[in-house]
Amino acid sequence: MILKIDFESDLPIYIQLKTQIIEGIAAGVLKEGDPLPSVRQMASDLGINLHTVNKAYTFLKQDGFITVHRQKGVVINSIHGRRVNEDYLARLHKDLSSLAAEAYCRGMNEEEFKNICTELFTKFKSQSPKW
Amino acid sequence: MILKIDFESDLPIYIQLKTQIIEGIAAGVLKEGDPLPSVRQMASDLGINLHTVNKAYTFLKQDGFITVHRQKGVVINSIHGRRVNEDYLARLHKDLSSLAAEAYCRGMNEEEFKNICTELFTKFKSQSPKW
Amino acid sequence: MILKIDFESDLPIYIQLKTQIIEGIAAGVLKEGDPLPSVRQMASDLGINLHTVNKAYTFLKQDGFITVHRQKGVVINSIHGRRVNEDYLARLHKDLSSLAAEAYCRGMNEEEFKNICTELFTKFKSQSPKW
Amino acid sequence: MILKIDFESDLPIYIQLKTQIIEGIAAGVLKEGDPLPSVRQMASDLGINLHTVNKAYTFLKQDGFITVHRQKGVVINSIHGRRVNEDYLARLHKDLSSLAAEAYCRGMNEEEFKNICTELFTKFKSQSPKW
DNA sequence: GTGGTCTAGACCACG
DNA sequence: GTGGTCTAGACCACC
Repeated sequence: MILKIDFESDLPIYIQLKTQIIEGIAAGVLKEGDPLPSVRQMASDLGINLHTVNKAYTFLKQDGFITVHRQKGVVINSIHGRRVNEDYLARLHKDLSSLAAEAYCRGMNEEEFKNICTELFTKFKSQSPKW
Repeated sequence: MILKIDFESDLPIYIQLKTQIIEGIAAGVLKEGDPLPSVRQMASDLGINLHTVNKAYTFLKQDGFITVHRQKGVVINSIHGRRVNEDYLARLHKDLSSLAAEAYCRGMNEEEFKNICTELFTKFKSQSPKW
Repeated sequence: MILKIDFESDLPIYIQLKTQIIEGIAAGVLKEGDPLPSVRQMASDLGINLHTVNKAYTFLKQDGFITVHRQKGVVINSIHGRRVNEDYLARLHKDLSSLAAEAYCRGMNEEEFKNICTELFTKFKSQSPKW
Repeated sequence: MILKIDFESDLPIYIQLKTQIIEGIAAGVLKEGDPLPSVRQMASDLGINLHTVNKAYTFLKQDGFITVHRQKGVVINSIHGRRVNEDYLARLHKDLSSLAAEAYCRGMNEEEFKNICTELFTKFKSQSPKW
């Protein structure tokens, strides 16, 4: 999987990493059991510091997306490690609410907004169809 | 309109302000032409720094949500000031994509996700129905 | 509150910090709303790096013992932020089980073990009696 | 006795080994004089490194739980090899104190805590009742 | 060679 | 001045 860091972005690098890996999992590019490069490897690949990669991995581990296996290294978790819980739902609602508010304020149609949402979601679904 | 600052949130205060004002507009609590308190007033009301309020207003002005009149003070713009443009669409897609990816990874159903999205959007629509 | 780092210990410094702060809360030395020194301050007080302090604070924040208030700085949480949940209970059982096993293996009496446990617990209770 | 390694645990494998063997002794599954597999054997059984098993055995030997005979191999010691001494008591107090502190901070009742402690201890007692 | 820990020093966003 | 982020370089425990 190819990761791309935008050094100009206002988002911290470790957040970009985390997001892209989650999108990779959603898109089926990364599947259960797939290995991720070691922190050192990925850091040198991307030209960033190993601590930055480590931070991204730590968050992913915490949220159940990956686990650090003492022999296999860093591997993608099965979906069972990362269920929808209350905290997540609250966060999702808050984030979506502000996006919806701005879209509505800018005059976006209900249909348009719904279409964008479902389009993005189904894109992932069609790419990794088997869960 | 009542604004509530969460001083323990990880979001900067000025972002919270900006978001809540946009949500206020979307919910119809703030309508075209409505005045907003002056920077000083709002800062003292909320017990925060002048600069912080100023920063929020600056962003809102940039995005066309408000106008700062020397005499009338700060007022809400009409919708025409803030159309959907390319930059905004790109940003929206990126933000929604990462939210959709995480939702999908956590096993959320397509229906569920769509429902949350439309529910949040229609909530605004029903509250400020006339555009 | 006085913190003491054992640089010879096999426990990481940030764990020692975290543990001592929790014990401070349990002992009533640190109460709800009490401020903790800034990372820089505590780091220089203890002669350690600010990142190490930061790590301890991050864990404490995660577990609901403290929150970072944008104006008041770092403050001790009310008890409501840190309830007993399933994950914690599982961890507690595992830790206690191995301690109990070793105590039993070394020939410790059931009474002795129980007494040590309750004695330590009631020590905290008597020191911060009001919850 | 069946040992189970969790390769994704944050505890080192040799600690897991050591702990499980002690718990095995406490539970009466391993009794005085019982043999333990050789380093090589156990390593290949569990699919782990020789050094790792060796390290676990070394610690167990140090603490008097096992003896390594050149001919009889590794055997479980009698209880007399591993008495409660001052060092151990100090360690136990420290470990239990931090567990008790966190339990108390999370609002756990004195009764609850005592019950968990005694329950875990008596579990071992009932399984290997005769010392 | 791996991740975990610690240090040192730097810049920036925030308030 | 605060915490957040990033870098660089180092040592150690683990396997």
